[in-house]
Amino acid sequence: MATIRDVAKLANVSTATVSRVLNNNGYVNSETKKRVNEAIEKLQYRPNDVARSLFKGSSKMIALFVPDIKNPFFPELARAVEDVTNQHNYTFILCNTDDSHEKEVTYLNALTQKSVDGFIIVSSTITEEDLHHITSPVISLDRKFSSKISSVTVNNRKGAREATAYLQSIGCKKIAHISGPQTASNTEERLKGYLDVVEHEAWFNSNYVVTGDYRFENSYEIAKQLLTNHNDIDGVFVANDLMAVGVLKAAESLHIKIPEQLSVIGFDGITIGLTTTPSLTTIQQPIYEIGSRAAQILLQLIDHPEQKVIQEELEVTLIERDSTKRKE
Amino acid sequence: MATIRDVAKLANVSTATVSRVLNNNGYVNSETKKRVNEAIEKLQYRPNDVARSLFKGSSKMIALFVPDIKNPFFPELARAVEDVTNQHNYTFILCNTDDSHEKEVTYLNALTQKSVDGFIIVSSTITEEDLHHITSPVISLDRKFSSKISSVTVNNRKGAREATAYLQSIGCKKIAHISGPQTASNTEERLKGYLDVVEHEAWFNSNYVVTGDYRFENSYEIAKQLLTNHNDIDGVFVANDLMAVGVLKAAESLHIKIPEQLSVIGFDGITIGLTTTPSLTTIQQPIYEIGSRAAQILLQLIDHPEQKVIQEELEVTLIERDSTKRKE
DNA sequence: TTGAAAGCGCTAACAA
DNA sequence: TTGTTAGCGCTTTCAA
Repeated sequence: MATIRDVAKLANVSTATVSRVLNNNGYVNSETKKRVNEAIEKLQYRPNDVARSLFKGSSKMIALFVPDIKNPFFPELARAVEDVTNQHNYTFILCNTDDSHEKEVTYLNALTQKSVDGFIIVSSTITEEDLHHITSPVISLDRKFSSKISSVTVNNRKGAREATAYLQSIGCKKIAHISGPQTASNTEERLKGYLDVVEHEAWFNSNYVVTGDYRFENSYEIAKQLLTNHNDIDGVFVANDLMAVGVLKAAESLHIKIPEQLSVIGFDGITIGLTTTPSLTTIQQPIYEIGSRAAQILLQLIDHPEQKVIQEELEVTLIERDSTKRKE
Repeated sequence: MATIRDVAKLANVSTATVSRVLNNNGYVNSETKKRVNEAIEKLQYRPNDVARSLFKGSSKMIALFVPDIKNPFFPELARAVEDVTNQHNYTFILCNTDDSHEKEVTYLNALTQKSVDGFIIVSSTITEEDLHHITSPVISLDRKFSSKISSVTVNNRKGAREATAYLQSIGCKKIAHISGPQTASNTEERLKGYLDVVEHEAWFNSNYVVTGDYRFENSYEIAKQLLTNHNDIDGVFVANDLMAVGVLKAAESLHIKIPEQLSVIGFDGITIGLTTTPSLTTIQQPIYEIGSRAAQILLQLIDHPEQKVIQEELEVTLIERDSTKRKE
């Protein structure tokens, strides 16, 4: 690999001059500039980013922490972040944390040592404390850690309320809820939204709420149990689409007809909801937009560290499909 | 951030000594070592990886190129690569190439400037030529660029043959094929495998083969057309699961019963095949293993650049589910 | 308009 | 067993 010195030598200038034309800053005679560019061309010279990073103390890299990229919610998010990141000549680092606090902290430290310029974090376990010694900007998704950390969120509670109210509006009388794992950030809000709507119904009791883990397999099992124990349930609001698909399959195995006997609504709006039979009614999050807004805000924070906290909340949308049906 | 000099000063030694205890190499008195470690502790010192990289000419980072992480085949692959990568204290960079040669080349160059230590590439457009000036090791997935580049693949042709023969074995008489896009590396092999089995059948003609783009939406459309035009088709081998799901939905919309009237088999073995109704029979690739083997081999190549090309081929497995059924 | 030189933080010869 | 020093490749002050 040619270095800046090779270029300087060939063009008969100092490295400072080469650096100036490279970065387009400072005065440089158009004649010499031409010579330098020719030398660059001839040597196929590409500046060494590591050396630049060392000098600047910044690496032009940003990292995204997600629990597990295999969960189909996250690829779209990751894609959005990478697209924006890329457009601004940053490099994109993906970290799967498995919701493990230890992994998160390890990554945070390892990447700080690499002068990573910023972090986009989907996490339920990270605290303000953990970020205290981190000097680069951080933005959280899905949840506000604190009023001091920037974030992009959706109104989970409102969405959950909408989902539950929708089930009521189409005539469901006994509505159950399969919630996310207690460790997950948004679980609580979605549960609250559900409770907002049904808590004071005469029929309601806590047996209508069961806790899942946001995955398909487990949801299939617990839904079978729930539906077997309570055959009066005619509507389920499920805290995410993946689990909602589990409910669909559970009902199928119990020969419960959807939507005739049971209406199911999910949350997220991931593609899988289009591929099931019946297709899945859901509360759609603007996933790509969440990711790209987060990335944009992060980059802005990197450029203007003096800027204060930015918190944005995006809207969710009810998408009616075939897993719910208005009763006659 | 404290530097090695701060530590040296506090421990009353030279930076060389600090470096020695940091890297556990060279002789250092256990007394001084203790002093140094105390200073490190007290200052919360963490070595600057960028400076290390500059010196070493290696960044302890590896990159994975995939067409699009939103395609559910790739998250599992990415996960595998990250897991292995991580275990060996490397950092994982994810690049979505959209099958664009330009993007690939841009990434290759940008990351080389960052001293990335190796590349794992899923691509149909990269050539040996493109890699000529890349000094770090490269391993390709899905396809062998050339006998000079290491690779981890599966036997696509054999798998396709198995899929098609399986349809025959359960009694299908007219078997169609929905192939991948011509640009994709493995399309051709899967098509060949299909042809190996049916090409010489009396009924066979090229109308039984249509070209998809590996995505769900498009497959849904072309399958509707195919099934409408040829109502004698009683089996379809689809080049990947995502498109196979499209076929399932297309059949549903045409009121064609699966598996009674039509058997469908996919390729890949991604999770979505478990969530459809009916669930999807498929040729399963060992996706995680492909990713982790690739990462392991790459790391080995990084450590031993003198090593020659390593090419591995893994086995695929037929998974019978509900979208195919033995005719009585 | 250009160059000399210091320095980003680290490692590894070489010397002591 | 430890320290001195050069240097990885770049940018930027400062001086000319």
